[in-house]
Amino acid sequence: MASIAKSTRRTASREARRQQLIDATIKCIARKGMGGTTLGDVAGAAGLSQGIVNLHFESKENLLNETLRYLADEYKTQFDKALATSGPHPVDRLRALMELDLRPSICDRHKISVWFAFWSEVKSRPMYRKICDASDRHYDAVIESLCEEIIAEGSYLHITASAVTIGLTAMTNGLWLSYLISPNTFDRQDAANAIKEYLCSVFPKHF
Amino acid sequence: MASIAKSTRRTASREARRQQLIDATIKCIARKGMGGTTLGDVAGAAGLSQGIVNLHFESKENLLNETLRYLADEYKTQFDKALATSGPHPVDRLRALMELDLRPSICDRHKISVWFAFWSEVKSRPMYRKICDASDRHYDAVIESLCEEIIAEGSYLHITASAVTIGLTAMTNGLWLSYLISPNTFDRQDAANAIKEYLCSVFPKHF
DNA sequence: ACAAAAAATGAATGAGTATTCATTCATATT
DNA sequence: AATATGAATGAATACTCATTCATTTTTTGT
Repeated sequence: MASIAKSTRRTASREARRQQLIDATIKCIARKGMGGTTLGDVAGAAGLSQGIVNLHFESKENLLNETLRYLADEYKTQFDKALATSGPHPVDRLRALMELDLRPSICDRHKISVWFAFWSEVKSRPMYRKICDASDRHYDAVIESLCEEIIAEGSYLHITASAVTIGLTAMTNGLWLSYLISPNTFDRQDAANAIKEYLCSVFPKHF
Repeated sequence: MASIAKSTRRTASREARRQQLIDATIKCIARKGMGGTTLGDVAGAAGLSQGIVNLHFESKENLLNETLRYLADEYKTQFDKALATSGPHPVDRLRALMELDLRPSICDRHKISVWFAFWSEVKSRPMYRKICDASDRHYDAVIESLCEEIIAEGSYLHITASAVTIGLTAMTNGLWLSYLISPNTFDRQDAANAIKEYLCSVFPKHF
């Protein structure tokens, strides 16, 4: 994208244009909502002409699918990187994943509003679920196995890895929602603290 | 559908129609998404004619606002009732509120998808936030004050009422989301258990 | 029973939108 | 320089949808 902006080229490679249009789509959905976003808006936001989206994506439906796929890939990349750069202990890894979800580059109101726009239509557009499904299962499996290790190491009773996984995942998604709905009262530090107190209470020997 | 009082037929009739159309709107948004819902769909789902929505609501925007207001009122009624019928102790009251959010009549996938449809557009339609704002603040205040009482009674350390409130609220909303996105893997009992283990860990002397 | 008022209808309107495509234009190749 | 390639344009098309309103149906008051 940056390379396009710099260049004086009036034509770009197919992949570069597709990415430029996906970026524009995200911007438009964040600004005007999913229903309010027209292909004209997207083309305009990309600084290109009316018919450009159909040229590169064939249909609006396809553009939206590819946009969600992009968001999902982007998150997956960050998820893998967070794990790769964290310490080796399950506690480090879990902490890194929790930190990830509140990092400004991920927990950004524009992007969150786009995620929720897609999620809100999951019921009427099953393709959206298909696009996220595999990676969502993966995230759950990773978190659950980290919790299992921590539970074993701490010999925790009254706690199950699956319940903590469900709870933690729900909590981070719910914190995103509260940021989306109440940006003025939401505070990143408070959110981090809510997660920390949860982990402290559930795994007192570790957090 | 609803019985109409004879003496005030005109206004009562108007109210009944408006409610019928709001019900139809909820059905349509759940089935086709917010963007895919047309006034023709709504009228059809209500078994009425094309122009009926504009007759009773003047505009689509107005219909959507009123639909959200109805959902918010409905939830508030249930919230107040849950508190009113619960035991007097803060633990009973908190338990009742958590149970409320997973009760099938509230935690219903159709209704949840409508909530998320509105939430996803909060950023582009500030009116949606305005409609929910006051009651949301109220729920938070109630939960926080219950947590404060429990914390005081149990002399809990390392725990703050505000963090638990943020965490609990986020968790219940996040559980709704997981039901919306993954209805097949979501299990109401597992969700209840995630909340229970959270409360057990945070308030071990009480739950 | 009758006239006036209210409610409801559904065809017509017009604004808006996704999609198409003939044409223009930038760049690479010869 | 001449030509070929395919990216990009933007006007035209076909269609959808919110909104309006003349007309019909139902209800109300006398």
